[in-house]
Amino acid sequence: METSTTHHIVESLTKAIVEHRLLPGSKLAEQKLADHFGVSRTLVRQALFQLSQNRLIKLEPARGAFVAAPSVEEAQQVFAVRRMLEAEMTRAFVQQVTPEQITALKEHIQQEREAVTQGDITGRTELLGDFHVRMAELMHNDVLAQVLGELISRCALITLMYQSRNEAEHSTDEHVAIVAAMEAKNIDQAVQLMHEHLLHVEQSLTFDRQVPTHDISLALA
Amino acid sequence: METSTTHHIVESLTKAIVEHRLLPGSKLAEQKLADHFGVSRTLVRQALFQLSQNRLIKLEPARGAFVAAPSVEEAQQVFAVRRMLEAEMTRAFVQQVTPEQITALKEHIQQEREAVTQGDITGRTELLGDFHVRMAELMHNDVLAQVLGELISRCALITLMYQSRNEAEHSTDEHVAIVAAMEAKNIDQAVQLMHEHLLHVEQSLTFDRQVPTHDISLALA
DNA sequence: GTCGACTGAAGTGTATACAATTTTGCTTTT
DNA sequence: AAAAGCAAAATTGTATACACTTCAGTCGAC
Repeated sequence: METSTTHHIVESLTKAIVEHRLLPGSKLAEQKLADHFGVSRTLVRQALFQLSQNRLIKLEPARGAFVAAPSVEEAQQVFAVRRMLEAEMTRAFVQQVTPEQITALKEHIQQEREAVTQGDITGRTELLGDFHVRMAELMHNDVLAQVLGELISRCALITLMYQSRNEAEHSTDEHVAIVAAMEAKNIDQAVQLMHEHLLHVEQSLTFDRQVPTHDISLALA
Repeated sequence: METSTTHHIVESLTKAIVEHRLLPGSKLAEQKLADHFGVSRTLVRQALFQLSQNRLIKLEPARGAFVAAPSVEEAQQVFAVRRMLEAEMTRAFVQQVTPEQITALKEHIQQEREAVTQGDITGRTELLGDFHVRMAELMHNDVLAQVLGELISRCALITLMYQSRNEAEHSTDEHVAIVAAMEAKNIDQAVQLMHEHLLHVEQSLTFDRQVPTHDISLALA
């Protein structure tokens, strides 16, 4: 089971949603998508179902699929979970940290800086999130990496919506500080910094805008 | 979108897998399932896809669906994540605990005891897991409850496979101790007890059996 | 006797057809 | 003129049909 065509549709729609070419509330009509991708509704429906599991779209019975409009409240809950999880992850990470892992994280941060300075908004949001997933991967805990990845992508929409360039730069700086504390094996400081980091990110997205528009063909062109 | 028929198939198959009427490795042929439930392959495929997202089955391209055989290693990773998450959850819970919440948890434990004494293996496994989800719900953090629920159901298969009645009783006792510590607002003790509790549960499932059989019609009858 | 290629059966992957529901715009009524 | 009702169009939900891949068993070569 499971084709790569469906995967392609999922990727394409995900990108469009995350990059705000498809705005929250937009309707995703099956036939239109099928025409656009040159496939039957069958594959589109599979993709839509998958996207609904990722919380990127919402399926309403007999009414269709709509781009999700995650509430700020939900994002706050996600961040509450992340603080719980990542504080302890950081603790465990420091306890088993190797020089190679530190090097890997520093290289990652370098990538973040490049994306931020180049104004690559989508890229920087992805990389800023990946920093945290990277830690999990370096600990060789795939489940942790996956759970974290889901949490992060779950509010990627909101993060993208509300994160300014200044805030992105600030995040990278905080990543640097966290890695420094980890390198020094200062467990409590590293945990504390991670905790504050996540608080800062959350605090930067507490206001509410909303812009509805709907043009699938244009958005996916 | 989203029908209730599909949901019924998912529930039915989940129950069969979790109760070991369908053993790990068993093939789930689409047409056989479709015949059994009296629907077309379309709905069966939707259900199978959903089950694969829940990690209860594994989809192999062009080969079909098979009941998942989660490795002990994966279960250990899940428990590592749970320890991280639930230690902090317990801390946050105690800090905002109300008498009503304590009462609710005590009532839940009562249910656990009944299931254990009645030898209701499936029921007790579900209830023992729900205790932890219940805490998240009482904190009014739906995201936390859902993430935790996924983690628990993810290794429900393994837990069921390896948990003896003695261990189930022990778990309930530990739940009692945790609630007592929370009621006394002894944060550190509650966190410590939760941490040890999860370690104990994990330690009780470190061996490996495997029994392959395959009879869908019988298993679902 | 074992290994390998071939052939038919079985099963999955995708598209299409049909049924059921919702949406839309017009007509009718007050 | 606004609201309610109705019918046609559009859209989703489900079933079926067909193409393609995998699997099983047989036959033949070595």
